[in-house]
Amino acid sequence: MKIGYACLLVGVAGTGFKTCIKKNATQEKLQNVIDHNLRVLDRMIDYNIDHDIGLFRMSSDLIPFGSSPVNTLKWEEIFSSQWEAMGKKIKENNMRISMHPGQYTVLNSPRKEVVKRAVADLEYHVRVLECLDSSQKNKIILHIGGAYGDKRAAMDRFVENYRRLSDRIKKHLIIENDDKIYRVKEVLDISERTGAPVVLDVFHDKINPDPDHTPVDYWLRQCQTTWKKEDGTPKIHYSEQNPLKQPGSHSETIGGDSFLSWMENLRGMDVDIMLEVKDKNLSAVKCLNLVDPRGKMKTLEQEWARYKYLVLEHSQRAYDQVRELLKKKSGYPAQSFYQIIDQSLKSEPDKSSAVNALDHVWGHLKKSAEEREHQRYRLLLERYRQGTCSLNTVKKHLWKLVVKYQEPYLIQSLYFKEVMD
DNA sequence: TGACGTCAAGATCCG
DNA sequence: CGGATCTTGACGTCA
Repeated sequence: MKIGYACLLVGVAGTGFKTCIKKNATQEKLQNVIDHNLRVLDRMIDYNIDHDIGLFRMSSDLIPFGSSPVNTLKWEEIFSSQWEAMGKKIKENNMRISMHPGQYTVLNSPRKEVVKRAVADLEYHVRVLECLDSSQKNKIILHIGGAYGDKRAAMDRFVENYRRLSDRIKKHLIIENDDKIYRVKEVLDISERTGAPVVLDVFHDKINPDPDHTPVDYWLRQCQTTWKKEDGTPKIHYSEQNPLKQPGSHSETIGGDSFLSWMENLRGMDVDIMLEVKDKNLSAVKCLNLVDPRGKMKTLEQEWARYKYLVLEHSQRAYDQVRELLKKKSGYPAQSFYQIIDQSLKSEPDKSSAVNALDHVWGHLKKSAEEREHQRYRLLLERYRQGTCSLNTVKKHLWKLVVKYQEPYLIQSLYFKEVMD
């Protein structure tokens, strides 16, 4: 079983993608952006290796206008050595990669031009996979598309257009149930007619269930049969509802308890799990740690080093509780560990605990800081106290000092995740 | 015509 | 002038 995340890293400095708008998309600009994005991709791969993350979805934004005539660069060739080096890392570390064109890539549209662009977009995605690792286990995930007032006809059109795709694309293409239109049952029907494996999105199935509310473990088994040996371990998508947003919106983080309790549905079945969640890699590491049968206290200590000031900002009590928990040198209390952290992060920080955390962080920096940096900190802190500047403004100032003085403990701290880019 | 979702670029405002 | 904040882009479907 592998657990992975989608597209970007949270809390790791300097890993943001670049893009450009169409009117500025000169070949030179595009080449610079791609060069930057490939460097970022390489850092993501390294992060995955460091954290034993074996499943990874790459952003479609990797190559700007990758499926548009705007971009005529031969980026496979121009960046061949970078592709090759990254591909080597991916294969050597048994990392499974994927891509997921968004809601605007519609293969079953009645409009010819839309279908044509969808095929071009699939072509782009397969080119990226082929640059890195063309194993059939690496997948491109696609939704079925619209219904257009006649779902049967729309499904037929999907099947028909699927059959016209190149073998290069078919080798990687898998299909997914969505939250509004196509339910698992219908996607399985299309799978039977096309041979495309089905990735079960368990959250979409909750939001957009079968009329007779068939239990999820039935669909798990049905979807599993659509995967051939060459396709690798069956994949599922797992996410949770954001309680503050519209039904269907993904949560900030994966709840440790809900995840573990959902995992009981698998009852030993081997699947790879892609998490769709705002905090990306952070939830992937969390879920991996929660299910690790050989988990070590040392891992939690490393996690704590990154979370501690963020937790302190929200709650001194939670901070003390985790410290207490980590004092015990035996056992592996991962579930309690994340319970305390996640609970504390749910509430908005109050001003006094936020100031307390700022002062703790400042403690790492004040020896290196110059006099005017001291002054600036005192000024911003006072403004924040009086409500005339935001917490993030103060944190941004501290983050600049962290980078300037390369403070090793703080540079990896999630305390700065909102202000580091 | 706006909502949906996604993220940064681009534009504009502010001190 | 630099930093903070608001708006736009790029895509297709559906109410």
